[in-house]
Amino acid sequence: MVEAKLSERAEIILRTVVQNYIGTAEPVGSRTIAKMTHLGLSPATIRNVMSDLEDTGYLSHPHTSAGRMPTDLAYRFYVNSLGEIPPLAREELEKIEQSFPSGVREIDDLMEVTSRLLSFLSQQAGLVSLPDVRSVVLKHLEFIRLRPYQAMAVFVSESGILHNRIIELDEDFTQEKLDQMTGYLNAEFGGMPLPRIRSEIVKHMAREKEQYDQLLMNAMRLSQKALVQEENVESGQVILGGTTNILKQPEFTADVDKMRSIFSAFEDKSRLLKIIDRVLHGQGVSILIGSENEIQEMKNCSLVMHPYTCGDRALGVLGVIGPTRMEYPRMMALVAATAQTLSRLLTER
Amino acid sequence: MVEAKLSERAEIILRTVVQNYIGTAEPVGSRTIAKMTHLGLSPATIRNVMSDLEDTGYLSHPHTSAGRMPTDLAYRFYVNSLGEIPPLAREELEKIEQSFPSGVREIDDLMEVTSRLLSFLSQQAGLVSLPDVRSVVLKHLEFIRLRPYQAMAVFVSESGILHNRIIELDEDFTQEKLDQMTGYLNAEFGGMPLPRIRSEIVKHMAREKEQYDQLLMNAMRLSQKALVQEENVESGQVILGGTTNILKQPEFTADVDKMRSIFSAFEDKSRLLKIIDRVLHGQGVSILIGSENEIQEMKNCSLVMHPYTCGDRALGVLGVIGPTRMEYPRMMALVAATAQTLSRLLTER
DNA sequence: TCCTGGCACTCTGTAGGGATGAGTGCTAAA
DNA sequence: TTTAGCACTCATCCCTACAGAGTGCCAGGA
Repeated sequence: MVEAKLSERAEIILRTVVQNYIGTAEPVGSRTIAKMTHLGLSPATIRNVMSDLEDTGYLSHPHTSAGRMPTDLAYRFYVNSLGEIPPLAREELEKIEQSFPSGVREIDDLMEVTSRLLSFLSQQAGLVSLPDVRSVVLKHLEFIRLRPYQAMAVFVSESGILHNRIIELDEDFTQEKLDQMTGYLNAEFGGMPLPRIRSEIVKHMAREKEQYDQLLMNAMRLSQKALVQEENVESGQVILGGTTNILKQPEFTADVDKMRSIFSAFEDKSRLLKIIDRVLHGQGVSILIGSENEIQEMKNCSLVMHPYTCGDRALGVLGVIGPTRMEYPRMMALVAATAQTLSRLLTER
Repeated sequence: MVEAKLSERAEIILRTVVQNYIGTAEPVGSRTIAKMTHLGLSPATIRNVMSDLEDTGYLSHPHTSAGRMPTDLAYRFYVNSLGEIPPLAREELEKIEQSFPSGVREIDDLMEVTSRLLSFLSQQAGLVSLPDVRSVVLKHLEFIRLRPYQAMAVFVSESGILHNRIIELDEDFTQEKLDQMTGYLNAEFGGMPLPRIRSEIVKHMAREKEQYDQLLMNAMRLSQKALVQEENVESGQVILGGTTNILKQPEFTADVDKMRSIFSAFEDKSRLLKIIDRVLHGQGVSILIGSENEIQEMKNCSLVMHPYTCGDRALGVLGVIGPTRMEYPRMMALVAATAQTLSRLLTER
């Protein structure tokens, strides 16, 4: 696997092999390449070049007399050598715009819509990670008494996302009492990011303990329940949509075992989350091709991902998962456009 | 296909074939049956009986020299002839008890948990239909102002289920104003089922129009937005969990086409809902075997379903979907136990 | 009349062999 | 350096042969 600079001719041929394989899912022969490239070369010459490409690790050979197929390295070369990505068709852009509901929405719904949108347009599996609660900035908090010793905490984040959580009360507060507390809490914590609030609460509680202001103490306890995240609960939050699209891919219908292993990888969200986390603070589209992701069961898959933001804060990641043999330019455009639209939506409001 | 009363011997043999096939997924031969039943009959005799059973439509023959496999009719006979269903193992019952969160919960979460529970314990696809909003009885309603011209309506139903919906306001009400309205609305409509509220609203609005009480008029408009269902939105509400369990069934891994057709059936929730609707007001476990359900793509599947209730009101249906070759007694016990636990939970609070 | 042993028959699944076709690898000549 | 040509390699398809599983049927026995 000698790492060598490819000649221009080799690059053209490699690109052609990749494009062809992406289209057909069949190994590509030298004759096909000779016909498709306009280099005016005979199949025999192409064969020599392809043989070199195989030596350098860009192509592989299922068996002697089959055509060549791209390796992960070849896809990587192909993706890196892509120049301008052609934009999506107008209808698709419109579809993206229209899919998002306007106004404040619950985060689950929004992410659900996004993953459905991605899987629909890509015809592959769509992937969305929920915003890390640590990155949420509190805008407004409210408690509603549901029944004795139980209330719902509703809070809206700066990005206009609605979160709600049901909390058990130590004491049976009236709605009035709850309103008093929210008044105080909003004044105190509005505009702060959640992790900061967390530490502020600790500080306040220590102080209040001395002064012993019962109301404030209670307010602190409540807000802790409402806003402070138990690490394990919302940390595994990835939404996958359209996983059945995987069933349509010829490479997987032919090989049920591959398919099953992919689905089993889908079931372990925490591993997916690890991959996503690394993309979160990246710029633009991130692509993981084949075994570039460390999930063994997904070594036949590529991920195309893009962070989405509120202002400058990266909230989460969205993307698609499909076979390594996917239409990268299209997927990149799609994922980027969706991330942009979602980010704009979250930023504007 | 002569419909005839089966002899006791034929029944025993038929049951044995069904049980065997459920266990192995392989056609069952006469020798196997001879060994398994303690009738003291030779394979040849068994063969004669099996041949009769084939004539009467209970067994089928993939080809001359294969064993017999049960038809849908045979499964139906088997299910009907089941006597006492053995209860679930203690750990499984405990698992069911523990899976449900206590206290008020959002309906989506509750149903999600239920479908996951069902699919986990059955190792098949779990199915839960959301309560028809028409059957919900209002206990408490609240509005929270989120930002200008936008509020969240939160209402708790008698079964302790939390619903919330974001509504756009025609006028920019203050929170105070909203509270006034909720006070009135709760007094007026608390304890009524939603369809009744719907018609009451219409009545009130007509009356208010004459008296022209602005506050009440506004309250009516708001509650209409909050409580009255747009037919199409929440009507397709079925949650499927663990559909990938289908991948594990040998009959489907062997036949990718069957598998794909089942998954495509899963994608069209409205057809599932039709089936479910018919079960909603039934008593106890309902079973649809193979083509007893009208979804062509699911003719290799059986559904075991059970309505769940709040008091006497049937709210929705839960169940499992698996291959016709499923362990009916176990699934029946599982589905019944889950429905009971959920119903109790919804009734008690 | 019912049961059973025996045997022929049928069908599947697997293995082997030959033909076909796609595609490569190599070589010698341009 | 390129290319034409040819030998070679596999995969695939089709056919045949064969073993194994299981039935269908018949004739004899209880």
